[in-house]
Amino acid sequence: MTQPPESAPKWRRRAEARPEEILDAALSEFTERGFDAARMEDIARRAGLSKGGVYLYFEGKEALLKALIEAKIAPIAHNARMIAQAGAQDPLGSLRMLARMAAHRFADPKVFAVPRLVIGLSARFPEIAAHYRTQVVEVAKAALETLIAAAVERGELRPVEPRAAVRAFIAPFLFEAMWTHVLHGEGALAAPETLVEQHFDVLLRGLAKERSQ
Amino acid sequence: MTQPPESAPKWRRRAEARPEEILDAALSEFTERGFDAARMEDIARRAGLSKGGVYLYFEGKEALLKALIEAKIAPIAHNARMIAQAGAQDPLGSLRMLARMAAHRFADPKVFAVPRLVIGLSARFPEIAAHYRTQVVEVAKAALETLIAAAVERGELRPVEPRAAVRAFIAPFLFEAMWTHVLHGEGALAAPETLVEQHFDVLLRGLAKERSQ
DNA sequence: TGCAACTAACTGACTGGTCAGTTATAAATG
DNA sequence: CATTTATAACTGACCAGTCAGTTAGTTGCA
Repeated sequence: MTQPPESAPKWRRRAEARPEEILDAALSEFTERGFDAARMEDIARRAGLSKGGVYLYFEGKEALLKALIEAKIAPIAHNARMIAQAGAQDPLGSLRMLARMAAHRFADPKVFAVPRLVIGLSARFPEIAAHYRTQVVEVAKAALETLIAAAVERGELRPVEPRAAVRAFIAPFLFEAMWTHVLHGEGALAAPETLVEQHFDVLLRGLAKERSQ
Repeated sequence: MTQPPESAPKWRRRAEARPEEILDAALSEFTERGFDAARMEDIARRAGLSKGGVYLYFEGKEALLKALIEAKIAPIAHNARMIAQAGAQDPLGSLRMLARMAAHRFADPKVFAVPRLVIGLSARFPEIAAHYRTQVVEVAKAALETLIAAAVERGELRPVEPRAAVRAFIAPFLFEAMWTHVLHGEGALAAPETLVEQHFDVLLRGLAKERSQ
């Protein structure tokens, strides 16, 4: 009977903004529900369009996840690479900066959700795992290996196997993230910065040249 | 036309053996497919009975996972606690032994599959995550903290925050397992034992009293 | 500048299939 | 023959992906 007073359009064409919005919505739903339990309908509604609309921009659910890695996480790794390149003159300082960044990023549930999804899905979708590895992990790993090699070169660290050193460097951040986001462990003993400093303290002593500090 | 020559029974009562067999089958299916994609029908057939039969022993899919933690993983953590209790006289030696055990266990895909499932499902089933935490993580954590505290007490380590030390201790094993099982990283640089020794080398220097070793 | 013709963006009902869990029934067991 | 253990057929709900049709916005033309 009563018509809409002002001709309020049912929807608007927003072709440029859509992909980003859909990815944001997908990340939220995946974070809250996990990949399988997330419904395309909910992702669509959250992004402000209908289910069919999502398929105009993405092939399907799996493609959504792949795009998510590309758009939300890969840039972080690339950023780390930039810092490593710029910091060749002060490798230990750069490592400390990267450590702070890593702690900060991993603390964000939306960021940590992605590796978490990959961990759960790698058996079923090896392609996703491979994508994550090449686009994110290998990039970050290379950046760290560069810095560690530079530190060894300059005599600031004893000659360690870079791979082992990289593992020792990042593992605690992964672990802390698991503890917080997965197990909801009782409040981290210390603020994130303190964690970084504690970790660095142990690590540098372990890797330092004899009696260096 | 032809009847079974020997009256071969269609099935046998095997009430005692069933639960274990079902859990084995469930673990295999969960490992290969993940929790959601694993089908109850497949788990049942793999265990050698029909789908309905599984429901005589377990409430449902989620209960299967919970029982899996109890039966397959919790004993490992309890074993670690025993070792820690027995090794109070030689804390660093016990830690080294536990490190070897941890590396060995995490290398087994069937074992690592469980934390992996928990990681993926903790958002949807907080109860499962809590269960894993109390039955597995807290137990192992307490064991390690005991040993580290003992080592500090005896002056074999400098006075470190036990929590930070525990994190530094286990994190690399978790990381290595991710690298291997999730990302299929190119062959670990070294054999597992070498990994343990490398890790220990860095860690002990980092935690040692000044100029101890 | 007003309107017709057109296109890209979008909707929502529908389909085909899947699968967790239930139940009626039957076989083994003691 | 009563009870336990098991099966197989069934149900009901759910959901990814499709598609015929609709609408917002655009362009060409008078």
